[in-house]
Amino acid sequence: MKGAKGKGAVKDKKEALKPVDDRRVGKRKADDKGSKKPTKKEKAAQKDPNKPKRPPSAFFVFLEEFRKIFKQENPHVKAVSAVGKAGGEKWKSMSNAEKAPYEAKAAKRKAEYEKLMNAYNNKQESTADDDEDEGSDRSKSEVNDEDEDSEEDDEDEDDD
DNA sequence: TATCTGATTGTTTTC
DNA sequence: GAAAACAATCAGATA
Repeated sequence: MKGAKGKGAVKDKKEALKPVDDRRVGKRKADDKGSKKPTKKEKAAQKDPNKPKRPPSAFFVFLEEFRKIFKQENPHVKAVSAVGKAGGEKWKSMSNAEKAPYEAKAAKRKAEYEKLMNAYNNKQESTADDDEDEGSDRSKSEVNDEDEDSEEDDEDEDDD
């Protein structure tokens, strides 16, 4: 009954633009064997392992905490799909003020990501220009910059 | 044994 | 500008 709920029913923007089922099904499922699209593995091989991962959105930041709570309340539920679904519903029920701290965290992660991407791009140019640059300590130092941003950031909760 | 799937939303990237 | 890809998570399914 996967098609019965969720996927198509929930989206606000994108699902209106395109079939959500196609997004998922057409994306990963089709890619695996029979399709011409590269598999995850192939993609992983193609992409640079040094490339910084995309920052989590506010929803994903929220989901990290929500998973812990969900596990405590539902220790027998192991399916990630259940967590995702429950998290999505809760996210939609939350007010902007409740989402604010997660969005703030996401913004920080995004800022870090941009710095990492800058360092990464610089290294790429360097490598392309001079492929035998094994030093590349520079990027490391930039990466270390993220250290200055403490993970325990004060979440200023704006109560409305 | 190793890899993929599912389910969610938001952001980034690509075309 | 629109569509696709990808970010985390992990038990279960499949080859």
